Amino acid sequence: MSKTETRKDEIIRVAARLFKEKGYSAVTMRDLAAEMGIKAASLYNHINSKQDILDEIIINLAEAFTAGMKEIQTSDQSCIGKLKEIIELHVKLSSQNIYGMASLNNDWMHLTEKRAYYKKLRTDYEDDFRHILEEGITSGEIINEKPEVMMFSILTTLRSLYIWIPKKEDLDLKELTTSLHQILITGINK
Amino acid sequence: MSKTETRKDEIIRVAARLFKEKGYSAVTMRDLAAEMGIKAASLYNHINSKQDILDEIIINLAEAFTAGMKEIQTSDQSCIGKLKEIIELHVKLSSQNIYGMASLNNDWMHLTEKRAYYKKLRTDYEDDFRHILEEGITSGEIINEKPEVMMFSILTTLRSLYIWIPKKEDLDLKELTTSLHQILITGINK
DNA sequence: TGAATAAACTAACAAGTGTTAGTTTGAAAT
DNA sequence: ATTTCAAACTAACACTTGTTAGTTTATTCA
Repeated sequence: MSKTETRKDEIIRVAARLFKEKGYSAVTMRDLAAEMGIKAASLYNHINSKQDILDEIIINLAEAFTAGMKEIQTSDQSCIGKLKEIIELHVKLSSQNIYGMASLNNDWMHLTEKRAYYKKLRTDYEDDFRHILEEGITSGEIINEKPEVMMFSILTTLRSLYIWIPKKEDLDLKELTTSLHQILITGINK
Repeated sequence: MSKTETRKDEIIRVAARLFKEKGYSAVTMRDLAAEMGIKAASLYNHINSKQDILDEIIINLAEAFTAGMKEIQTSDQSCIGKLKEIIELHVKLSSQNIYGMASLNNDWMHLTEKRAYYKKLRTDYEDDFRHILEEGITSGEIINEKPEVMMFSILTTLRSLYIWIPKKEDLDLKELTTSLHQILITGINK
């Protein structure tokens, strides 16, 4: 299925790692080239611009989240069940794209032509998320607290997983998912 | 008490706002000067370097969090009570330093001489936080879940408040604190 | 009035920026 | 053996970067 990694893919993968460490603006094409073991000009045999690298990293990931949310929306799960699926989606995509998640969270403002599109994807995602919470309140599954604050709390935790996952060497993702479900939904007090 | 804002303070305040919008590396001294209505070279009558601006923003805030935590540690509250105080601390400092919080979260890696000191403050803060959770587990106040995951979940939410607070125009901070206490500690399910 | 001071200015610098043009290399395919 | 082609190279460009030096301006205080 998935083709072997092209040189372009490799450049984008290495770039994402550097972007996570220093941020998009602080990474120069010469930094990236050095990391690849080549000269800066050689990068342009494979990519069109520095901007294109960022676009590809962010848009690919944002669309993956959108696709995941669309699938969850059409599932026949309860509200709490859907929330659990959202947690699973974030754990999966974050653990598979540790470096890309940093750009998604911190460097989206450096998008240019693609920025409006990215923001629409993000807004739609949040609207879908909020809607699930509102249904849960109506059906009595979850507490009658402001959906906005609940969403903010859960979503910022999930969006920050990329910071935290790589620090835990002995990390079982299934176990992490269970813990997050417990903590984010059931709470921590006895 | 608090002196009237000096020109230096004003520069740092405006810089923090620009750093939040574009990140430290993407803000040039000419950007900052233009925002102040002066020329870039004139900034150097008041500050020593771009680096110094970042240092001041981040270290001041990090030390404020440390001071707050030290006070909470010595309070005679229960574990849950201390957690509530931590939430209050974050709501207070975040709402008072919306722009600075962005640098604290996203631009600390651009510290140079001060980076080690910053990281120590952050590590100590997290150790103190974790210790409170561990005591709560021992005393039976909170569930026996991994303290690391609980701390991560609560702390990333609190650290992201700066993103979210300015978006809500009709925001009562007391009300926000109550909501966060409910959601982060008691959970969202009925 | 004259001195002092804060805060702006112009001009310039050395280094670094993303990117382009044209060329060379080395291996695979004919 | 010759052609093809991906992928590297050198050299250079126009522009931007943080910062310094030296100077001017306007206000405050003796």
